[in-house]
Amino acid sequence: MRELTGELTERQRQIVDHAIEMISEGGISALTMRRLSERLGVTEPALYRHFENKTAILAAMLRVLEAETYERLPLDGAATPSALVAHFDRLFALLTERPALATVVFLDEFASTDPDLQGMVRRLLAKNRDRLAAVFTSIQASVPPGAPIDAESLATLLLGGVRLVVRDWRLDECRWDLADRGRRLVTTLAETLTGRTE
Amino acid sequence: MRELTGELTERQRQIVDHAIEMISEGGISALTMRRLSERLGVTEPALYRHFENKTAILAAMLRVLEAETYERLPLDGAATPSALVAHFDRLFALLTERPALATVVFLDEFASTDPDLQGMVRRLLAKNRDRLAAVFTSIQASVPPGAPIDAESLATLLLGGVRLVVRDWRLDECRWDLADRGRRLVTTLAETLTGRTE
Amino acid sequence: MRELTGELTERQRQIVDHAIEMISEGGISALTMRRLSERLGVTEPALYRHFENKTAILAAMLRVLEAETYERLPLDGAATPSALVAHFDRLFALLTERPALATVVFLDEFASTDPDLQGMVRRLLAKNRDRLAAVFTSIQASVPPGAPIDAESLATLLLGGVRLVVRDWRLDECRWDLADRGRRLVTTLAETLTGRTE
Amino acid sequence: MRELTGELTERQRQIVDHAIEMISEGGISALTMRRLSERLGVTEPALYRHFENKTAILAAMLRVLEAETYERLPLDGAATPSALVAHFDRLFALLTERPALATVVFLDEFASTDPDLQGMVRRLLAKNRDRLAAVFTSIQASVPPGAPIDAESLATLLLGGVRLVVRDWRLDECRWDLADRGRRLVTTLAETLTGRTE
DNA sequence: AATGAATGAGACTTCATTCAT
DNA sequence: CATGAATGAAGTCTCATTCAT
Repeated sequence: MRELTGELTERQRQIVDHAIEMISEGGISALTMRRLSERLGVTEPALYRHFENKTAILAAMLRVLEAETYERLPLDGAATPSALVAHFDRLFALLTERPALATVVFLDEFASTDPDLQGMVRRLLAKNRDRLAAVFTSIQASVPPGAPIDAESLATLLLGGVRLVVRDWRLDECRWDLADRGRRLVTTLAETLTGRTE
Repeated sequence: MRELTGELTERQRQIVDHAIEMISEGGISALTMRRLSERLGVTEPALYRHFENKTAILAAMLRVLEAETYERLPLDGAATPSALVAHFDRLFALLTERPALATVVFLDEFASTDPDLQGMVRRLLAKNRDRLAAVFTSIQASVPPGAPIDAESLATLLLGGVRLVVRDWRLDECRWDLADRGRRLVTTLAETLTGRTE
Repeated sequence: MRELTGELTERQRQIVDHAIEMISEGGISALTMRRLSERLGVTEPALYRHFENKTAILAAMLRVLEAETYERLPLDGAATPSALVAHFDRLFALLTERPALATVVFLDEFASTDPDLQGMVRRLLAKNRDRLAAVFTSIQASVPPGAPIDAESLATLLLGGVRLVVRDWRLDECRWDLADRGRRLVTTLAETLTGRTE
Repeated sequence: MRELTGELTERQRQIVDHAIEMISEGGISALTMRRLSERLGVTEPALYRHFENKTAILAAMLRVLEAETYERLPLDGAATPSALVAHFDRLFALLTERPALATVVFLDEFASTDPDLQGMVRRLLAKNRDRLAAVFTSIQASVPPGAPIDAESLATLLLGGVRLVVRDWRLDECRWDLADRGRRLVTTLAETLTGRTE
């Protein structure tokens, strides 16, 4: 149970991966220790060899999702509208390729169950929004005049919009093109922004 | 059990109200038949005299929430940016006054359990977004020139943003002023829109 | 609740009739006070106006079934093989016409639930078998020589065979001709008997 | 839960044995998961470690009863009246020795609850009757003249008669000699048959 | 590293019945 | 004569977790 150090053993990683998939398929209520163990081809007590309890699995999952998604999708240099669009293009491409990762967009929805996780999730979500807000701030900084627009609100709008689009896409069982619909959303915000600040 | 006609008996209404509150306090998993009955001061079987099963309670709840919220907050005449802002001002005021209604903003989060409810929720959510999209369309129609902006995307951004703000407010136990933060969000979108189309 | 005198009120008779039908459709487990009341278009407590409890309904049912069936099908004069065949022809015709009455053939199967009914059912079944045994005795009496055959066993064989045939017919949802298959059964016994005693 | 392979674990076998006994004592309604678990000295959930659900227990029970009874009582060589009598002698002896097995004679009575079991039971009952009918056919084949008698009807009569006798014996709490009364029944049929075909 | 067996708590639901009105 | 509201007991089943091996 080397999990405490931040690194996961191979087996732990398998467990977390299956957990992500199960949640992505049937929501948080689909993740039970029984079904998880069945999926791994072991019995339930075996899971407790690798994680202290179910909460620990979810916590590890949060870390993995954050790393997977946000390290692969650094937001750092996206200081122009087009860079922003490109960034979300990469996100939608990633989700299309591996839909289970969409869970990362809805982390908050399953935090309510376990109070221990609530803090983790909230911090994570706040971090994401702040990062995005910082991008909006720097976008505006590079554009000369005009009254400054609330960067936090912009970030909230974009993040919220993305969530809704991804949710619909999943409710429709990923049958339509997320990349297309997603890009329309992001450019819509980017354009209104550009129009305003131009 | 006159619930079928669309009208609820007094007792049914009590049950639904308590259910809304319980969900708003602890999420969908906090709503169990046992706890609900305890809250009402009766035993579990008593609930089954008023509703066929738990799903029927949730279904009635959906209808009540929709009626309560959207009949009190008609979106019809909001064909100008300022009318739109005023509309959401009323929403935030309503939620501040009766936080349990915030559940209405997150209906989708608890639909996953029961397939029968999924359809209901999805139709409801789609309806809301379409209504809002129609408003954006007519706002733009009344403003002469400029390339048309995707009304659906605007609706998604706004709805998504509102969800995120309300969620944060609830996670922070309603300690800050929702009306203020919410208005900032809505005006941010309205302004960028105005700037663009001006 | 005049039921004690042996006579049923009109309402009591309605209740009993519906009970018979429900049992005939779904077995004893299909007869619940709730469903029975729904079928009658009243609420459950209303049933308790007419019968003391569920057992009383079943007891009344036993009496009705016995009267209905065995008064309509007197076994008295069936002292010849052909009269016996004719008697069972009438039984099969009756069941074909009103399948719900088939319950009478399986009275014992639901007696196990309520100890109060066990005695009733057993006496009733014994009576039927004894009547039939008497018939066999008189048939043999009218036929001159040969070692006497155990009339009780003959009655048991015939009654048991009839039960099995009727049961199969009902399991097959009354899709085939009970009268035909039933007559084959009865004549088979009658013939072997005739052959023996001839 | 190796039950799928047809073999039962030791614990599964214990569960099934207790289930048989409980049904034999109080009918199908006496078999509840709670009482079954109490009988085994464990809690209810423990049962679900060994069988998927209650139906699975009943299904296993059917298989065990069939194997127990019919493998110990092969009907194959009973092609003469006396062999037939001997066969049923062995059945009655078996039931006397282990009355709980009498349940096997009434399998159909508890199948009504679960549709999944209905098929199993019907097939099983049909098989038994067909086997017995085949015996009657071969008995008659070995006896020269006379119009052929309907073997299926004979099988039905015998099976039905046996059921009735065993039922009475159990209702009388096994107080009288089943072997004696049973043999009288079987020989009665065998004799009439012999008489006829002689 | 994993299993077999079990558990306490609790989920939803149904049953026959009662009581005040 | 009937209803509306409720109840205690019981039903099947699932959950996360533990313990000895």
